[in-house]
Amino acid sequence: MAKPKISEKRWSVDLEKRIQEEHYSDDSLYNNRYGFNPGSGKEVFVIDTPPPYPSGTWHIGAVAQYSMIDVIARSQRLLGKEVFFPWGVDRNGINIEFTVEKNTKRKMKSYDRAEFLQLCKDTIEEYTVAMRNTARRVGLSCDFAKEYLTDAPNYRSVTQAIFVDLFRRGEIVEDLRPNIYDPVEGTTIADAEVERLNRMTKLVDVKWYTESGAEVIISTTRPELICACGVVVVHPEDDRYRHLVGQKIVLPVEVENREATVEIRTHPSVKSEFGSGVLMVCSFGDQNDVAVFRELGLSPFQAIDLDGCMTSIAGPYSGLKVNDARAKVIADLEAMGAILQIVEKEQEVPVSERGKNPVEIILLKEWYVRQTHIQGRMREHIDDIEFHPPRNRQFLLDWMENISIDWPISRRRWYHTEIPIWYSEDNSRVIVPPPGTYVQPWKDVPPLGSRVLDRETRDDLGSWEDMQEDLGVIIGEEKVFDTWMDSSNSNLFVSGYINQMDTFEKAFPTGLRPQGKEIVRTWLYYTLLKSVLLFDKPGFKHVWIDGLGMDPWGRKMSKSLGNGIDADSVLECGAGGRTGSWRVKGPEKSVQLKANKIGSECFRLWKACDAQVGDDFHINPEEIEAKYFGVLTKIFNVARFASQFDAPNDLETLPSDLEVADRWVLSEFAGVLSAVKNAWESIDIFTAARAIKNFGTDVLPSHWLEMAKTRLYDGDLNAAWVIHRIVRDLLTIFSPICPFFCHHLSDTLYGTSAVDVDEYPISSIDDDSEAERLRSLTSTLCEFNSGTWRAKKEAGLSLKAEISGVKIPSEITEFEGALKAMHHLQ
RNA sequence: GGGCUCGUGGUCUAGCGGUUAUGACGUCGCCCUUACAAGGCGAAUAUCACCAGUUCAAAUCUGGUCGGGCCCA
Repeated sequence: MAKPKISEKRWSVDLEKRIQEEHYSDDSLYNNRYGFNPGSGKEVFVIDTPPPYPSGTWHIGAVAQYSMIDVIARSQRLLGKEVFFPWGVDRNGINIEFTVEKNTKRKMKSYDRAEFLQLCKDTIEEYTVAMRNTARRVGLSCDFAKEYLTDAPNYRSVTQAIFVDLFRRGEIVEDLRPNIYDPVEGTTIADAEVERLNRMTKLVDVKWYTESGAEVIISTTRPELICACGVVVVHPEDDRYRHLVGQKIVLPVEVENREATVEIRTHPSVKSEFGSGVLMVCSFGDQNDVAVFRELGLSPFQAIDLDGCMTSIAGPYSGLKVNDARAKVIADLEAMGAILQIVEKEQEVPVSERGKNPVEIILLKEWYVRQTHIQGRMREHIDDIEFHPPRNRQFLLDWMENISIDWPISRRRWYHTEIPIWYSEDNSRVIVPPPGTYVQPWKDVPPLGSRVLDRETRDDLGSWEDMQEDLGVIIGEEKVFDTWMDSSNSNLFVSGYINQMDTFEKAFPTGLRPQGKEIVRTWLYYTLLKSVLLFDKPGFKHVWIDGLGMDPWGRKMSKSLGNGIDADSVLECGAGGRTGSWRVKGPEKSVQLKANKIGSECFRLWKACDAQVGDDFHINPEEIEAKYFGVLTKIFNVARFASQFDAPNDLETLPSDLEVADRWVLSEFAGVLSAVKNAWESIDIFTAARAIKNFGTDVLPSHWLEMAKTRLYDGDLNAAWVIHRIVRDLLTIFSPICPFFCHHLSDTLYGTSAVDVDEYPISSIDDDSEAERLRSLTSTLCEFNSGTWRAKKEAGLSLKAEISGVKIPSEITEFEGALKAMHHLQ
């Protein structure tokens, strides 16, 4: 073999790391390659990447997903688009507050607010750095120079401007409504943040007496809420209690500032077979209570305050924490002989997703985004969005079916975007900041340019500077936004809304929203809601919804199952000769998984080839290596083989006197080029990856290369032209999946990098009926080759031995010369 | 408890009314063959989760069951 231009014997993780380091070290080169330049004149394609939340570890499934978003970004660049692939980090929210509380063993509300915010910021910064490193290690081509942080003023000011805009339009309202409230964390939460846990609770059968003295047993798990009881109900068909309906019944505990009796009424929601079949309805024990109160037109009692303590109506129990009050009520009732029995029972308790604290429903004045009136219009716009895969549109539509109340967006937390509003002394007017400014009303006065609005009508009454005198002592809002209020304008932010309106004109609706299916109901839904409320447009052209990364047996990875696999360990597997080893708990026993070399290129290739978008995928490092590292080696070897023959200077002009074998392989490749182009255009990574893999590891090396080998060794310039033209273009179309691999080979061989190509390669031959005819011979050719190899093996001949009596099928007699040379046919 | 979704050899995957059910990896056997044992040839491995139904014909359509997953209550 002549000396190949590619000196490395094989592809390795160390080589990969070296190329990556070069790639990321030169900022200006990097920026030229991947920076977003909206003035380039190319079609703008903005990707609304999911800003990851830095929490210490980045889930390997999410990293795999993110690498596929990178494949999309790179493939769109290759198609000639001006791609903005932003790098954002989501840093708002309760998670980091919890982390700080845990680290310092102090509750948030015991801190000075400003001091606590600084602690959060410092803590999250450490995690953010680790995340950036993983992002580079997996080869992301984000515009890191334009990194955005959702807790930075430029991001938060967009959220605030949108709030003011929607408030002026009447799409954001404030209202006193029953709210799901986490008394431990001291904040309102949304439906979406509630989950159910099974816990043991005491089901208490309490004796109540009607005014006429009849005993009625009522079962309850919440005896402390008897003070908030508004009505006692039975099922309308329940004959046992028919005679009691309409009577008054006495509350079995002492109360204050309210009547001590309630009426017995009927309601169809009562389950007669549960307990005694009599239900006390409190404001508000659960969602059903809320519904009953509304339906029966009762006015609610506030039994629990913002600190999770009983209010004054609880009489002797006022001031006690809910749990303490419950224990005391039970003890007192027992002492009075008012308890028939107590049963320990497993019950589903609604808890907050983050804090796992039992939630309460209490009346609070909160901010809401109106959403029920706009569902129909949203559906129309959603029809215009292309979903990948199409079936995942259903996740969104199903969620929308369930929407019945407005979206509560205010929270009583700190490390979030502040609600940008101040109230006049008489509460009739509000002050809002001008768009583009970030404000913190809990500590600042309104900035210059703020406007004064009527709180009810939202009429603009004048400027804050002019009206200051009339407003009295103003009060800044202390509440903050739900984090989804921030996240749901990520597409507007990255598309340039407010900050670069000229770019925004070209970039909205945003080109692509890639995300996991688990946050369809939140991130995707709320984003689309805002697009419709603000612009009456669909938010995106494409939505790409991927499945989740599972353990090797298809189960969710979790700390408690002990089946997690760390992303960095897979990406670093093989570096410096170190192998990877993972101890993973399987369904029956622990399993030791081992791999020698993986790295980012192999990892990306695996995800691209192995998992259809939208399906959950199993992550097993052993398989990733076994199935895909060989593919890299094969293509590497093809390129290395080609590199021993000089590349012609002109790879554009097709030589006129090509042999039929050359025209055949160019025809095959023309088919690959167009199939892959179609796939990249329709954001179909899987099809593109498979087509490239099949051609690059099978058709090209095993069949054409063997036919052309003799000619290549003999210095045939046509064959050299064909192999180099194909290798160059193959590396180009493969570069979105394995960018560093393709960069290295193309740069070494041709002095230009595959990752810099911004024009999709065109076929060197006309893809016409002649090409189609040649392609139709492919399977006959491949079968003939396999058959000949088999015949030699069966005859005990070496492959280079001469063989006679092999008959070339009549369809491919035009390949006779090439086949004779390849197989040494006589 | 409800909704949605997925269920094809050990693993991944094609197919989407008529195929001897595709391909890849892995496994096993044989072969060092001048880019490549990271290769070549061959073999075994699938009642297409299960049960009913529609049809001349079902992996494919319908209903149900079970299992994984997501979401909700």
